[in-house]
Amino acid sequence: MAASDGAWEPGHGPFVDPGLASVVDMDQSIRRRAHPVRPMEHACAPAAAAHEGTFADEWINSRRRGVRRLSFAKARDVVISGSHNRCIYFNHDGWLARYKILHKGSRQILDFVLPGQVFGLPACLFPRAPYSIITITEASVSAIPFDMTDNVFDRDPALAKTLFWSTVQEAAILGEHLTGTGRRSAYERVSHLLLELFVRLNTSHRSGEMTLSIPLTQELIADALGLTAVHVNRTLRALRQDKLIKVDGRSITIVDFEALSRLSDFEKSYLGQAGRFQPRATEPAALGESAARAMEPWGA
Amino acid sequence: MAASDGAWEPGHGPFVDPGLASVVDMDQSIRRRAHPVRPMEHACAPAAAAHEGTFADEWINSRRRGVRRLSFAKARDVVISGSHNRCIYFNHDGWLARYKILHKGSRQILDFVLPGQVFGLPACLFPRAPYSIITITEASVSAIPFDMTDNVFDRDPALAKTLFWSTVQEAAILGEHLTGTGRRSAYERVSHLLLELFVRLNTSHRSGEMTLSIPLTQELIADALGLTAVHVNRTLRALRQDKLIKVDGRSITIVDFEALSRLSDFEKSYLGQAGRFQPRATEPAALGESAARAMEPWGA
DNA sequence: CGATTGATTGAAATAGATCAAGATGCGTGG
DNA sequence: CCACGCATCTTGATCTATTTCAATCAATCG
Repeated sequence: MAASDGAWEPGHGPFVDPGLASVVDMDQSIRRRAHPVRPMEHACAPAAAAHEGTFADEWINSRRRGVRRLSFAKARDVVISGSHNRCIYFNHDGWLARYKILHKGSRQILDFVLPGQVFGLPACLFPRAPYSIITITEASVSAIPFDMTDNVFDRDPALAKTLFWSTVQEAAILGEHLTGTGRRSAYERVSHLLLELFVRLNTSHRSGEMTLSIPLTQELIADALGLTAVHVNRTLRALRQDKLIKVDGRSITIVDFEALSRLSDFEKSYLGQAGRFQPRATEPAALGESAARAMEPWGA
Repeated sequence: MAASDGAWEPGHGPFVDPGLASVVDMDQSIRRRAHPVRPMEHACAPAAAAHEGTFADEWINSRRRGVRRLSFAKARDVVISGSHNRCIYFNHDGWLARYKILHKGSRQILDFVLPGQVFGLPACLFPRAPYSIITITEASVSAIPFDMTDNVFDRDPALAKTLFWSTVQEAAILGEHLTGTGRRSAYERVSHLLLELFVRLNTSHRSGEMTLSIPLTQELIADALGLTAVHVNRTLRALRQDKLIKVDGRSITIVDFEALSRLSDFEKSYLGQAGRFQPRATEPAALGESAARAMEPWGA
């Protein structure tokens, strides 16, 4: 499948929503370590992602409604804080981060966008996107035209429900991250993040196999937790020495899930599986089982 | 208008959603300074609140759909973390706080619920509410029965849009608070909070009248900002000495809005006014102007 | 009036930041 | 294939913003 099958021809530099009228807020696009801007790599869509057969079938892999498939290189801004978009995005296979930059240059990562997640909605709903979204790895995404004035709720209830649900999830996660930065120690924060990622990645729970492979640098972890990369480093060392985790390159093994959960007040229920949204007898397969499943990311 | 016009008779102690089946998580209900539990005060609804004539007309002041009006005393839990609810709430006139408690006993306030806001949705959508909600002042609220399996989206599109919108708003605010606790100094955080509350309260902008009257103790401010009450005190003093604010009891005057905005990276656009949701020619008054307006809290 | 809540200030302790310097590893161009 | 540049990780030595502990004072309330 060729990348960029839409009318829009990507150039280079930060991606700007096609048809975007408002001016990009340059003050907001300061990067601390700006990557050289090279022509966008049109990487082909990788092997089937975990979510195939769910949301993708219904909305993403079709050309209906002007959905376009795009590929982004690493460290590319897909949404820029302060701008306005006319598309929401579905992330097929990459990792992205929602983030803000303050005037001092410090960055706060609000959340990571994992494969199978929708993102970019606020950039459509607000006149100015409240945060930027950057790719952490290469990512292929689908851009879905979205116009709230267009009666999406009536025209496309399945999409509306998905967006609603993903926003509820996002709020829950942000709340948890907020209590982390507000009230947890560095040790607790790092523990909590690892557990969260472990659960969200749904890493096959077979036996004690608690290893996750994550594309995050210590700096990214630090920016997500409101810490310094140096301190994240020391904290990881402490966790290693305390025999709670093992680290091998970019892959981390959770040695003592129980202890980590306890010390960091980790309670996975905030990560979805909201038992109220399951397709039931009372709600026949009007929207197709696959779309319904997409409303419960990270499985039940 | 009599308080509690529904079938449910409130008793005392933390409010529990009628029909609630799941067990209340007692570990989560630890209060640091528990208020004595007295019989609930049925304060009559106070003078017309700011939002009258908007959302209230459509949904709240009617008995349709089993909406019940309830009054809560100060420092009462309306939603308890870990429990499950079957109602969402509309806050008529009080202040509330969404919060979490960690095992060490520290509390993080995620956000304040101001008059005119909806709250309690996640407690309906998730099997276990991700956070508690407590009244800061006396508050009269409307409880709106809510069941997601009930096709709310089709049956009640106006309510669905309102909930969707309020969730989007909440996420934006949480994101801003997260970057506060993560990357802003105490000085910046306090400044930012004051500006946010000022804008959200929509305190009549007439001339330089930038005074807001807020029912928050320094401890509440501290818990919202991830700080200590002691340090909030010192920070307020610094802001006073720097001639940025004036404090007189519980009322605070913003002396230099500009300076405060700059130093704290305050950019009010995250507080809504999403120009995409306005009723337009393309979207006739199908849902009534008043309900449409309720989707844009804090005005345009 | 006594009791409790909230504000205020001081002094000491500390978690985490900042600054600095290597070490390691990797991709790219020569 | 090597050498260079750059990103990332690592560790040490300070430094400091904020916490913690403690005490006092004012205001409110039953």
